[in-house]
Amino acid sequence: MANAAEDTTLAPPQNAPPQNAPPENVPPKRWGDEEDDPVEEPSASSSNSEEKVASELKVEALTINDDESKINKFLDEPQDSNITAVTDTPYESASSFEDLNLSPDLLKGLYVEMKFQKPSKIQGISLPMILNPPHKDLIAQAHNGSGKTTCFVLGMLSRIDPKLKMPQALCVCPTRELAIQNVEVLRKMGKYTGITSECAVPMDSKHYVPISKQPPISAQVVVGTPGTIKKWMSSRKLGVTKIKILVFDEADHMLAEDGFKDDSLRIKKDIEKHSSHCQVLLFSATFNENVKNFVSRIVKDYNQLFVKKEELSLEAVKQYKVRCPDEHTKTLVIKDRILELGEHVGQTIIFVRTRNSASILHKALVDLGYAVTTIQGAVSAEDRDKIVQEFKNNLTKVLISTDLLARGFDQQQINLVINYDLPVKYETSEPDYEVYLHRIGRAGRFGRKGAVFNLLCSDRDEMLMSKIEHYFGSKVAEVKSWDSDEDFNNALEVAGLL
DNA sequence: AAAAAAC
Repeated sequence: MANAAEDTTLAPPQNAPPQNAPPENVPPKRWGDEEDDPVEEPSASSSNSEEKVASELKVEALTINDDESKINKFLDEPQDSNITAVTDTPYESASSFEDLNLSPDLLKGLYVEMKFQKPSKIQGISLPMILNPPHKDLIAQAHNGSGKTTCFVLGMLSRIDPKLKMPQALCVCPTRELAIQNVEVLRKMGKYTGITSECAVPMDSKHYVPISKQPPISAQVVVGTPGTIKKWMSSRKLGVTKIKILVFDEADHMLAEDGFKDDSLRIKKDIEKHSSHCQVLLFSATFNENVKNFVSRIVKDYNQLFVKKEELSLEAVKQYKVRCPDEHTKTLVIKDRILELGEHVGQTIIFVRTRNSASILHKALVDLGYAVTTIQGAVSAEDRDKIVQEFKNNLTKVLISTDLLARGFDQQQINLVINYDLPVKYETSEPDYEVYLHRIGRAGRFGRKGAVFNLLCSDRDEMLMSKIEHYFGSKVAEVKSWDSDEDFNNALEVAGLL
């Protein structure tokens, strides 16, 4: 498998300045970001067109020479990101995927299917830690949209024994949508490896088959949500004896007291009871002090990558606050200012705090003649899948969501995020800083430009906003008048979207 | 209150 001992240095925080000015709007894909295909034919089911692109690109992609990738080494980092490594094992940061001793089939998937050229910063640092013996556990924090998914997907794919037709890797995610998205990335990246995968989320009613009537899972990788994974494990359909890598995506939430802590620990303990050595990977953009403290106690001998909270905000995403006289005005601002101007910009996601306000806002915008779709946890599985697919295919432009989609949702065409409500922690008056950061991270994937509009209409909102600014040390500019097209136009121009 | 939930 991977290199045993590497006689090299610990990966230092790299502060290499970009050698070129950042490109205007959409940076060319030079390093391993996730799916980057602009949707050309919204109606086409993507598989056919992808086949074509893949074969066209095959020759070029596979002949990228080493020298060229070294020349490009410092280009196009989405920001001068400071990731600090804590480890007592020497690792060398990978500057090309060739450095990682991946199988040819996996490299082909990276270049041909994913169209990656070189690892992003988090990938370069974390992958040697994940892939090389002694396969230590890892707590990895990195910016939103910096390519964390690729880290753990590649980790799972490269540690599978292809001859063993049993579950060997398990990835636990907080939502159905994230599990589906992750398994799609895994299948695309692993297309040439023959590795099999299963998505463990509740079946929609159309495909429902009782678990007792289903055969045991033979897929080598399982990606899913806690409830279904637990169900499969307890009904003995998901064997865990051969699992050697366990991933928690959005790990801070998966292990938070008010998140999925109990489910996650249960899954982890069951695996560790029955499997000899299982590597645990915890990935998220956020780990607050509380949860960092807790997670560092549940992993064993581990490596750690982290980012200071003051350096976590995405520089390419401009944040604004808009003072509105009342709740009703918020709807008008969304309709008359943001959506009118944003129409030519890309896709928009509007976050609301409750399912109920999602429905109310949905109805208000539809009544005003806007085509919007809404997703929240009370929507049926089928409809959720359909709504997400339509949005990912760019058939819908404006999506209203609860915090269901706050984390991980990867859609590169989103460049406007609207906080209809600011996120607040349950049973306290404190802002939910982590959710705020994840929400705004839905824009600005891989260094792309974006704008966030926070709609405020009370002293409480003002207080929440200023606490958020203070916490992240990031300035939130003011849009002077909610009533002024010029002000909004200007805001989008400053954000680089017009 | 949001998230998962074949209970």
